[in-house]
Amino acid sequence: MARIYALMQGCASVRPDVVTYGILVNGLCKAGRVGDALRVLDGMSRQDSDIRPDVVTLNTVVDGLCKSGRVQEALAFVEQRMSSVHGCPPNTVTYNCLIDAFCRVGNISMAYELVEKMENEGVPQNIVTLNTIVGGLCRAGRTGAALEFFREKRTVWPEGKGNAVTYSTLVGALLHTNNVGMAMELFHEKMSEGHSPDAIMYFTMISGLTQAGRLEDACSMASSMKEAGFKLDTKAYNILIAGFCRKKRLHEAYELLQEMKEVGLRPDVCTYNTLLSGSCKAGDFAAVDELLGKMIDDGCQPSVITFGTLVHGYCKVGKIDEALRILRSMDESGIHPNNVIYNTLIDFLCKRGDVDLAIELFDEMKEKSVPANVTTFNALLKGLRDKNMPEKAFELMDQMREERCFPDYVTVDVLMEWLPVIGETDRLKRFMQQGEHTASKRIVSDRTSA
DNA sequence: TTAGGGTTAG
Repeated sequence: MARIYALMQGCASVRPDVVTYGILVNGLCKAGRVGDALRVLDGMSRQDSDIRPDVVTLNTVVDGLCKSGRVQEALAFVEQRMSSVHGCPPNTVTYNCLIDAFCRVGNISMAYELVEKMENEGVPQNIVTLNTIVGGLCRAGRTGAALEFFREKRTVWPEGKGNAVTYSTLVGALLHTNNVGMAMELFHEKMSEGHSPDAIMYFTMISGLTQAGRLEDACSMASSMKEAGFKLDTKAYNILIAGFCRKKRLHEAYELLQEMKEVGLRPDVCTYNTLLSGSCKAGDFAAVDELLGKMIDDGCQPSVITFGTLVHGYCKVGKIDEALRILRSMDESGIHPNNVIYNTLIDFLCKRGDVDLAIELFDEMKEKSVPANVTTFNALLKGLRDKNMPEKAFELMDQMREERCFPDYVTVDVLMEWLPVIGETDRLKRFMQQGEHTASKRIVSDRTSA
């Protein structure tokens, strides 16, 4: 970028103008180089500069500051520099950038304050202002407040009627909070006004309805989408396939696999992993083997999740030896097992009472630099409790402290019902009172006061 | 120059 700029400066017939600078500032901001963007702006603002930044250049910098997490600096820039230094008062876009940034850091009240400030200063709100607040409230889990805000502004603001963005944001949030009735109502409300849904709206509906367990509705939405001239993509099929697998409706899941192939879509590693997981959960290991064969024939490389799915599937039906065999086969495939896979094996081994082998795997994790996490320690501590092996447990508790692996409510549960019984209350207290373990101290005091 | 969405293992 700098090279192109230098080239232009050396060429008398190509003079950069404010748009050129705008592109440069935008490029720098989008590349995360807000500091450089601010320096370009300073250069433009010097006495000897013949090109002054306009409101678009300044908004670009405000948004750059906002998107790089420098929200307070952005606010200070708008309040202290835009009008007085650059002679450009903030406009609708300036405020929209700030409102979005405050929503994203969870400061909704500041976002509301800025909306009010726009009203007081006569800066008009537009559809983006509306959608930014609606989106911010939905992200904060305040879907009801988002709906209320929309209902209130749709008659008051000139651009408050809502567009495809408003509706898909609200519908998506409603479906995620399992408010299917209201989501459907909004969807049809928009339709009845003569607006046809766009692809994002359809995907939002398909995904949300599936998540809410409404597979029939999700499928009929997929049909409507196709009738409207849109195509389902691999992700959309994967969503539906996962939905049917969760409901243990494997037959329909496999039918969708067939359908996606017929329309010319190649199942990806995610499709296969989903179906493998579903078949494992259904205990159909013949289907698992067949699917693995198809996956390889298809040129689709198994991922660490594929192995994790198989390891879990075999553990779940008590075939831990087969699960261990899969772990060993990973070496040949060149895919490194991660802590999810080790945790699964350690957990099932402990549950089966095979703590020694679980500890061997735990040691292997260290050798292979696979980080243990609280789930690993919890599984081992449970196993050690069941075998009443406190000395090893104390060793692990020390390791947790050294590795700054904080206990969670499961750790607290296991240790609180074990250590006091064997007369180790002091050790439990010491473990919980480590400086870094503040969070667990809170859990303990909550529990003891209850 | 600012706003919306979706998939797989513990």
